Amino acid sequence: MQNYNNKNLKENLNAGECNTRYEHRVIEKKWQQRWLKEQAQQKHSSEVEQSEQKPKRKKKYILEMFPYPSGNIHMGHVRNYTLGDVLARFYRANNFDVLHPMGWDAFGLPAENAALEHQEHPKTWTKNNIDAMRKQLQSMGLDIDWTREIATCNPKYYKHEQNMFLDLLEKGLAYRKKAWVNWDPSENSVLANEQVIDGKGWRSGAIVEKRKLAQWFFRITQFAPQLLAALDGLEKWPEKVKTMQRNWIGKSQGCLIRFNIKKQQSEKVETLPKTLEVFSTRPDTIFGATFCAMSPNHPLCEKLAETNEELAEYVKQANSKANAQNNAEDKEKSGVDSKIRLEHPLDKNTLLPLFVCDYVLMEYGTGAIFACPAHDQRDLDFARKYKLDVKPVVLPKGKDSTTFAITDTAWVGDGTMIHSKFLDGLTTEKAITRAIQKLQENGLGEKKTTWRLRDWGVSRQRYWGCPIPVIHCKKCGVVPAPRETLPIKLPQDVSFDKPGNPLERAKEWRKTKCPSCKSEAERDTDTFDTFVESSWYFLRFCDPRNEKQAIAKQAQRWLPVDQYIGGVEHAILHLLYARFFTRALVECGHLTEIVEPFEGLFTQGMVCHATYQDEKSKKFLFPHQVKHGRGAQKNTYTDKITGAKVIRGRSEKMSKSKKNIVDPKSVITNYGADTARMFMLSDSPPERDLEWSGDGIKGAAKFMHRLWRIAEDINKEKKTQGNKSKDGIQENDERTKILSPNELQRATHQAIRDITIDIEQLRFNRAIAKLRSLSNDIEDCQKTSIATSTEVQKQREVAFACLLRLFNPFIPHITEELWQKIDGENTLAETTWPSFDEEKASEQEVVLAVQINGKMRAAMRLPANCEQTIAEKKALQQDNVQRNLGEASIKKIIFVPNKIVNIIVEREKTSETAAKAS
RNA sequence: GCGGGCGUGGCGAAAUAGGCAGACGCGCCGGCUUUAGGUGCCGGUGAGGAAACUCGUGGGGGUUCGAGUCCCUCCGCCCGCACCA
Repeated sequence: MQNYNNKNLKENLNAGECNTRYEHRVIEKKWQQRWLKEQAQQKHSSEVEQSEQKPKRKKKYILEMFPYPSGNIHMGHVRNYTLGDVLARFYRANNFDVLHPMGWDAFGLPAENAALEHQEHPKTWTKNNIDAMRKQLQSMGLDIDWTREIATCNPKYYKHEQNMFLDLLEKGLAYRKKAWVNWDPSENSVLANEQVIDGKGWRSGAIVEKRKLAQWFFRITQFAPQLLAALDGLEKWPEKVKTMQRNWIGKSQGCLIRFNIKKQQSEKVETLPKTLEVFSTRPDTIFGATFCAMSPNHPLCEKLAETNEELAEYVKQANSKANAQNNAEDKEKSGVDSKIRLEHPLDKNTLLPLFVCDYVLMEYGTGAIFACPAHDQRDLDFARKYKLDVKPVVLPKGKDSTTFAITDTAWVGDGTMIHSKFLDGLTTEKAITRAIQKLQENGLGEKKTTWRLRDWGVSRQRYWGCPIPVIHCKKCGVVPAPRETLPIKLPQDVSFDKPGNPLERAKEWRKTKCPSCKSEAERDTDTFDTFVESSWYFLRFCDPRNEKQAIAKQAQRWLPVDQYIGGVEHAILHLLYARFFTRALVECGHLTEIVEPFEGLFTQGMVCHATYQDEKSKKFLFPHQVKHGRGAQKNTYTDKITGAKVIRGRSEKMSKSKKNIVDPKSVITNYGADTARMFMLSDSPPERDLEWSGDGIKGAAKFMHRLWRIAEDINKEKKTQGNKSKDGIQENDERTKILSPNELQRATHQAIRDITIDIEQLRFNRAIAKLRSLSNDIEDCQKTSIATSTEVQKQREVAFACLLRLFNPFIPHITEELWQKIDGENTLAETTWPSFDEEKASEQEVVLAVQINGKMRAAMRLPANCEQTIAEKKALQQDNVQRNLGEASIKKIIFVPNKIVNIIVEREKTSETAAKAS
């Protein structure tokens, strides 16, 4: 579709006076090949050698989240990697040592699914995809150090991961336990808490079941306090992401209370524990407790269920229901009496019934609570349903204790304590302290902080992942694989014809000897969650070929990552895991002192596009299948082939399922990488969503041609300069705006100043706007009565050279080509970023606004930094000011240098007085 | 419900530190070039008004000589979390 347009452009250029035309295909290929060749020639030496050879310069580690090798890049990738590339090229031009690598998050389920579908081995599938995607990324002209490329499925990579795991094991940071886990019936695997969204698997969308399995866990909870506290120090992280992590870690302070279990009924309670622990953030409301509740998965409940059929039945029901409904608020609370009675810790005469309730979560606190219906909405809902007592103990301000009652809304706010014995009269805050104190005195409780964060379950029952390096021995139990046997490689010869884990069927591979007793033993058939690989890949880039260790000490000079760029969707998963893993690696001695892996984080917006649906069938159509009406038919859309009516839906994130995708390959082929990059960076601020548009890409393409034309003009001027005819300089066409060489020089220096700051702050849209502005200025700079054509030509040349240098990080191919065309020395990549001259950038003349009582009445030209008296005098001379002042008396004049003169008058000539006058 | 963000022309957006709102672009309109134009170039483009001028940054109020920007309040949209005791 876009070919049509391109052909026209070329024809036109051919027909015009231009000697050459802009052919992105030729140019981009030329430069990309050259860059790769140069890179290959600089043989990659180890970090140890490098650090000895190279003089120490400032470093920048620029990293974009590495892609999953699906086989094709999408627009999100294009945006992500373009953003990083601008920074990498910018800092290189500013004489930083820049690390800008790329790798592949190569393990994961899609490879296995593909294997199932196409009988292709995951390894082959992944490798082919990587090759295809590498080519696509290279066609974008990214300044990436391909000599450092890594793929996480490479045994040379995961060998270190297995080694790290053994360290974690030794340090007690990895452990195995039987636990309730999230089971995705579609993926036939366990999911981490973080991978369950609204009760469904994050990828499969299948409703997740609860199962109890033996699993490997990473003790991320050990670092909860540090992970939380250190967020405050991450100044270059978006507030949003920090908030999400804070919520996820979920610190809450309260107290632990032990309730004595009473042998109430005739149940066999001898084997039961003596006490039940509950957690509460509101111990002040302890006298409002009318019952207690525990989770169906609570150990005590499980114990009781062994002999209590009603309970057993309820537990079964609750677990199957647990994730069936995803909207928590709509869930009807239910429960069943456990028949256990608990003694109130501060009132021996009160016995509280213990219920098993589905609204109490085993994952949080102790899995049991005391319920205070008057002051907790959930408890109240439950109490009303089962006709339990509601006893208010907190009196809101301004209410009367004799009349205050709870109906269907619990009072969860502060107040004064009532009906609470020794707490009576205290404020909520003081009552909390006092209650904890009293419980502590009685040995029935203590202050306690709980965390929402759970340990990270890393076992996955899948083939295409990193094998967990442990051996199961019937005699010795779980034994770590000896380090010298690493890597434990995945077996090649496995079958994918059945669902389930192929490793379990790989009998030969499983068979091994116990390292400890040498008897027959079996390998663990689980593999790691792929988030384990992505938790340290950024470290490996620093020293990607080191076989002895994951990262040498010298290589750590690159750390931390200075600017990390990716989507917000990883705000908690990957970014939290990586923060944990880095700390764990410091603990295990792999890292010396780096605690925070990502100094700066930037979360880019999504790439969006309108959706198109066939009016009748409601089937989605790709944008390239849709014909847009023109003129009067402007807002009508039809199917290009069938002519059927199409409805245009709202703009949404590009996704395969809605078909609102534009393939980067076709854009790069038809318009070129520079045009695609230009469009990506132009209009929307990088953190905001970007609306893809065909017109937008055409606009960017148009600009490429314009740049080309300016270069041609400048070259022509240069050549004709000798014969003194003014042919080289275009005659004044009907341009309204004409710049003098002096003004162009000023604009150039201002551009250097402003654009440098914009790039540092990732305000690329602003930078591009200013670059376009400078291009306009170069075109508007013309011979005038006060400037000779030589002066104009010289200044245009200087300005254009500067424009190319400033533009290079954004559109690297065309700028290099034009640089060569105008005889620039070296290549742009080897040319240092320009510096600006404050003197030359500063305005000599400024326009001041003149206001009367804050209303703009005139504008006047004055020399920069002129004095107040001069400005005031001139302001008062302005015709329009005179007219508006009339006979009004001036009260005072406010003067802001180079900005404004505001004349404050008693009363401006009002319409009233004006009316009177007439 | 809790937490975070956003609201500026027809559209994407600019606007140091409170000082000429709308830079830069898309679209649209006009002109020139063109056999032709979904090409290129030149010009115009917030609204109202003949003009002077008035009105305009989600609504209302406030601080100030002066508010898109600061404060209060309300409304709307987007995102995240959500039975967290």
